[in-house]
Amino acid sequence: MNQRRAATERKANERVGRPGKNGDGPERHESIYHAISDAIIEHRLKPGARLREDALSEVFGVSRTGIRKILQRLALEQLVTLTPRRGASVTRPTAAEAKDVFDARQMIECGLMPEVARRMTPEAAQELRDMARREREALKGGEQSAAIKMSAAFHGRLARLSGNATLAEFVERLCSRSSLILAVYGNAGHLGCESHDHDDLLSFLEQGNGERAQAFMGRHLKAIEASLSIHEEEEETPDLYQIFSA
Amino acid sequence: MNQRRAATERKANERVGRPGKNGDGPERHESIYHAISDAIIEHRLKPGARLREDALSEVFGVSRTGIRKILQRLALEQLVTLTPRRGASVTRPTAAEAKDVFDARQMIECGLMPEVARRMTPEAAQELRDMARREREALKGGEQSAAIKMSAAFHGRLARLSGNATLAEFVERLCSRSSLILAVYGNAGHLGCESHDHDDLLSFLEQGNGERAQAFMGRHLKAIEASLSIHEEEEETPDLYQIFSA
DNA sequence: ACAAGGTCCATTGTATACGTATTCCTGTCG
DNA sequence: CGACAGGAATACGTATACAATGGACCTTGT
Repeated sequence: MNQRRAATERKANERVGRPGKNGDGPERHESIYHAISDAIIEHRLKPGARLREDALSEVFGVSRTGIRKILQRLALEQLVTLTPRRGASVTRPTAAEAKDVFDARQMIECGLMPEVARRMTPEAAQELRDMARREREALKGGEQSAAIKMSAAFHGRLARLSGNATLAEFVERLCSRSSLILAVYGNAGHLGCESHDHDDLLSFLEQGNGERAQAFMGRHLKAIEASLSIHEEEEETPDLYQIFSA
Repeated sequence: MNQRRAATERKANERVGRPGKNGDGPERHESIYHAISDAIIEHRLKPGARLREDALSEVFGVSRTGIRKILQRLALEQLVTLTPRRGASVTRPTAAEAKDVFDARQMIECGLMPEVARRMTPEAAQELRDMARREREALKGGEQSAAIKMSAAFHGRLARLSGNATLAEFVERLCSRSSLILAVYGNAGHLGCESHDHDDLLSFLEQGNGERAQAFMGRHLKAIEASLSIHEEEEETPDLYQIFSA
């Protein structure tokens, strides 16, 4: 209950987002969308967190109409769950969904590797190396949020290189959902991708070795999935236990 | 211009959809969504057709607010295109998009076959046989609309059998987009799936022969793609030519 | 003291109204 | 006779207001 009280009292006139920068144009919605989705992907908004329309409209300085549009978009990407008369909340993926997502990534990302290896260019490789480096640095600096986002961006960028926009878009959505899954089932210790996995993968791709890249991506994803502790949480009173143990 | 005039004058008080049946509840939106998406998939609404919010709100008897929500949902599924200040229109897939969609289907639907063969049950097989039969009957009866919808439903149902809801949903969306692609690039003569392909595929799956099913699905999709006449249409005045030739 | 019921409030769902941009038509000028 | 410009109408984008439903808190009875 303290959470709700705190959220209510913080009715602040301080609007986030770039106050004077973004014109009131339609780009505003884009920026708000990214602000919310980034917050979810970076675990600043945890699964189960409620997203009240009034609060969001006050925070971002736009009317509920615009917020609703953004919320529906996020819902179709399955980052938030829209319960009929209860409002929006950050999606809490089930164990079955987690398995589905990783199976899908296994099939698609691995299947994409040969084509990516074929289309890899020095410029793209350089960009990916930069992303991998920034991810490592974030991880080393203890910034889990940034590391998770960079990892998802890396996988998404890689998929885009295949030239298939449809599949790339799907991979990006799967990566976003993976971030949510990590938030729920991930162990705090070692999260997500191993430090040098992405660099190793890049080496194979730069060599044009699609086969090895495909196999390596398969192991990479399996490793991530194996690092999760998938246990279906009980439905009845798990919150009470958590509260008392905390 | 005749089209526009006709559409304008038909301002009719006759509301479509079930007038007294569907309660004004939230189910109404579901039925409207399906009415529009079915119309698109069945080619009753052709690519490029404009979907004015006012007209739709009058036709279905709900306010523009609800229509906008539905339109945005259709836009995220890429069945309609939302141009910033121009409104909504049925998406006209480009040649590149068509290739992407069929490449994606190739990868995913083929990859799903082994698991589908493993999970195939007599009941599911029976249901799929019924769907294939109804598709054949529709095709024989000259009802292209129904045949196209049934074909998409068949592929979607098949994907659902894999047990992976995420991939199944994606396949369903790809099938919807395929219907659009057929509308633009398909030859009127022989459209979509060959008559007995689906039955043959079912036989392999009932035998639990995932390998052959996978190979057959690959050929099946390749055959559909090959039957298309992919030619990038000119941008300037193709509509005029079509109007004058018609 | 605990449980059950009722009442009140908070939050979402929907509609309507207003503002703005774009497009089509018409009139005039070259 | 054609082309450009201006105006009017049309259609989208946004905000605000109202209605309905579900939850939470309080009260009361056992």
